[in-house]
Amino acid sequence: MSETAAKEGPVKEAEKEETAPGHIRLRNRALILKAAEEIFAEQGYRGATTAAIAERAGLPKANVHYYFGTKEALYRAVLDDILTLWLGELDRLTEDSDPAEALADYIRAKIRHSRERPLASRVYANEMIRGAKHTGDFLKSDLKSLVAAKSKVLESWVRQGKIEPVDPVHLFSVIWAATQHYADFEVQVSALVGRRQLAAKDYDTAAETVVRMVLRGCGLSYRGAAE
Amino acid sequence: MSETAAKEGPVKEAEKEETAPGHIRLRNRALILKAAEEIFAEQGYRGATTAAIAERAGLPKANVHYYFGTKEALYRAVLDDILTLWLGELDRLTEDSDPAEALADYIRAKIRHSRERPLASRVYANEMIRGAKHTGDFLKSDLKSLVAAKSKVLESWVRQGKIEPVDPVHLFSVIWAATQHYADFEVQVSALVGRRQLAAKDYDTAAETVVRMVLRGCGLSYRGAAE
DNA sequence: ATTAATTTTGACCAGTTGGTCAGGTTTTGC
DNA sequence: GCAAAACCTGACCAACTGGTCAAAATTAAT
Repeated sequence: MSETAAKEGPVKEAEKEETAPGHIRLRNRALILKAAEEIFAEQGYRGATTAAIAERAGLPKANVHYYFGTKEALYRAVLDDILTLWLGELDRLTEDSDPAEALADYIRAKIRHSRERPLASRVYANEMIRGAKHTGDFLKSDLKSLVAAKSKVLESWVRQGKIEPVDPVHLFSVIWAATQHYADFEVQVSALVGRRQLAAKDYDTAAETVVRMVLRGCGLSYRGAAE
Repeated sequence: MSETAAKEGPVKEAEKEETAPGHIRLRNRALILKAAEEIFAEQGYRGATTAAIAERAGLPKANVHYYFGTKEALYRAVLDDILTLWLGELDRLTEDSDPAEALADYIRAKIRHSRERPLASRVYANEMIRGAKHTGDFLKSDLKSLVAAKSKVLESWVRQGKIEPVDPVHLFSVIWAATQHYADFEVQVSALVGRRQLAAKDYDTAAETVVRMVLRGCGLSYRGAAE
């Protein structure tokens, strides 16, 4: 009786996850992707070795090649993960949202992101610095059309008199640069604040500094000061 | 007669440069450093090979090792060059200068820098992303004390009522992030503006966008708008 | 239970890498 | 002009790299 009842109990889900066909593939791919993100972020594309990734994942090197074929394919998979994660962040920047609130929320989300997934940011930064050899198409299609769509939102805000005219591409550039800086240059910022690692309040101050500059840069007020 | 006269003529300087003892050392070191900056920027530390650097410099590989010993020593020499170049930029940020003018000048200088020496910026960015393994001491000593000194300037501006209170480290972070972005992420920005390379006016718009945000972020006016 | 499919892995390989070195050439100092 | 110092470089090497493979072990399907 208890056995048959257990079949429908809350254990079922976990059981399913661990015994469903293909669960090994899923688990190992995830292990390898996580290890690869770490090693690629720490060492760059060329500096990352498949042996190091395998060791970090706790698997033999041949296993890495079994799942991803080549180092380049694995790198692309890591980038794909990152880009998928990043593309959803701009959703709340819509025509009828309040500019100050929407921009501030976006900036704070990006800073939170730099804090929680700095490695992803570093892999992406490395890819850009080296000329976006693996993501050139993404930049020219997906990202460009997304920015074009969001530029329309900004232009509509300008038309409605909600914000001052501002070049959208450069506005996004400043926001991305300033927020991702806290992931990519974390070692520099923490040296300057005199800590080994950035603390929660550092990220908060960072977010508020960027929000303040961006909002005022768009002609919006921030904390009622000086306007 | 003409020979003796030539000794004192305007040719002398150039002659001196090309025949003075040690001129070969100087020329070849410069050739190698230039090539190394290019290759390190394009490929990262591990991706750069001494063979590629030698080929770019037009010298045999063994010659590179003759002048710099190891790849790491060469990398440090490249970083030293960059840091020396960068440290002088903050000179004009003094207590009695006009905040708006001084900050705007500094930002415009940094943008010009991103345009004229993007490779240096990329090598440095790469070094930070990978954890500043070769520049940790620089960050904790030279850079930190320079920022501390300039923080005092900002604080004095605040005391004089010239600017609003602002966290100096985060102010510099935003300025550096936003300006260096145009060197490090040039491939992304140019994809978004729809050009293969950034044009002069792109850098101008970038500079003005950053100046506008930073000045207003400090409670200063910019172009008389919205204040 | 048996077969088929998937997964695991040590051993191996060809190409590349940073670095060395001996013997040569050129430049410098006198 | 000549010895010493500086410079040059082809040939070489041990270590490492991404990738392969075949045989074994495990898991899935019937």
